[in-house]
Amino acid sequence: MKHVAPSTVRRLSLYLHTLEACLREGRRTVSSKVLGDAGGATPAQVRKDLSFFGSFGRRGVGYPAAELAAHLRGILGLGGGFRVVLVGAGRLGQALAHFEGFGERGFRIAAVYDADATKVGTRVDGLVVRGVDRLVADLEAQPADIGVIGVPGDAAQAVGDALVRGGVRAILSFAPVHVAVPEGVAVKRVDLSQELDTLAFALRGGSR
Amino acid sequence: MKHVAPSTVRRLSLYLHTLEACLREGRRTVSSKVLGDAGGATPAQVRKDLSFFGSFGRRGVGYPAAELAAHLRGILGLGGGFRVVLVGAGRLGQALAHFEGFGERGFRIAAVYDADATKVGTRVDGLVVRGVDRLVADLEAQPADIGVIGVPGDAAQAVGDALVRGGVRAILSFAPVHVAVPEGVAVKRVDLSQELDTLAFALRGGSR
DNA sequence: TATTGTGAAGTGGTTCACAGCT
DNA sequence: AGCTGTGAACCACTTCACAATA
Repeated sequence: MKHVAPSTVRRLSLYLHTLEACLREGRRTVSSKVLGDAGGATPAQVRKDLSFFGSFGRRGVGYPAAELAAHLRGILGLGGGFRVVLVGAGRLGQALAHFEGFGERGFRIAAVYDADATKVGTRVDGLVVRGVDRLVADLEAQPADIGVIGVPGDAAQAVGDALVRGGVRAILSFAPVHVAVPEGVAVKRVDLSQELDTLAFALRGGSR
Repeated sequence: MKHVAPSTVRRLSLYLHTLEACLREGRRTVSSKVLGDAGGATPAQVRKDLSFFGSFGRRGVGYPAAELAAHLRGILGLGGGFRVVLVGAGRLGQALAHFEGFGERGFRIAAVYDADATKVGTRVDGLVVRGVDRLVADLEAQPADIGVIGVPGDAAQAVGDALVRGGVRAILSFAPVHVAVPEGVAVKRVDLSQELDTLAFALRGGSR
């Protein structure tokens, strides 16, 4: 497979959700225009993105919704039943533990960790919180695919290192710092600080 | 001012945080290399980004940390003392209410709203939760700059409409749907679903 | 020597426009 | 007629390379 642009992958995710919404409404076929409007993409962009992976539509008609959704799930690699470990059982961690998006994708939160001894042993969404010191050993005994970092910035790199040592290949980090990882490990950073800064800039009337 | 690329704005935010970290370490001057390494940008990129707004560095030396930080805060429009209203007092809303990033930028959470009658009247981070039905009237009485949407997807557009009617000019949405707004209103969407999809794709070995 | 500031070149993603099906 | 698939044109962001300066 050739190089897929990160922006294309993000849009595929959007298309998939739009398709699911269309299916719920009983729609059988969807055009590139409908698919694009729901997420701020042009029809041409939709067609280009999809054509990268094959020809899924029928000229003059549109895309078969259920079929395309299945294709997209396959392309994105959903349904892999990935195991997730969540580090950080604070307010953010608790909100994440209850996020339904994991289950919707067949991701399973396998364990929750925290450094705070007063949190260890408590339950978060049915899971007993374990001490971070056990993280690497646990992962070596039973590997996970995805690690979620929900700890303060000053602890984030150490947690990232532990996840990598434990063999995790994808990390979702909410810490407002850069987490360095070796080649082959993917890191997605969700940084509220940065979002607020860009909003402030938008309020100044700087850009779009 | 000319067109500023969105990616540039995001990086300015990174540079600012790196500068603040350097200042805490007692550093007086910072090079484009140091500034870039902390956030995954090249030195050339840092210089290009900054040169867009002026000449802040000294050749052979680097950038004066405190001075550049002040410039960046000005460029981003921080310190404007923006008023923020938070809609959604669930787990996500509570986590957001306690997020220190608002205060660090001089943003002030002015009020918290929820549709759930059992939540109305309870306190979140010292603020009494109010009913969403009051949102527009409250905003008309006392305007806010930023609205945060922390409600389920099916309620997001209605909340967005209310925020816009109330005169809010920037919205940070955590709902997994596209929120349509009129020209002149900025929306930043933080979509966990999308991030998870891109991580799944990364695990397949699809892209970087 | 170290490092900035910046025009110019390069790269990659987006938009266009139209041929090709249904 | 309607809508997809796609090469080509376009545009924007990134990287390069080097003159300028402390």
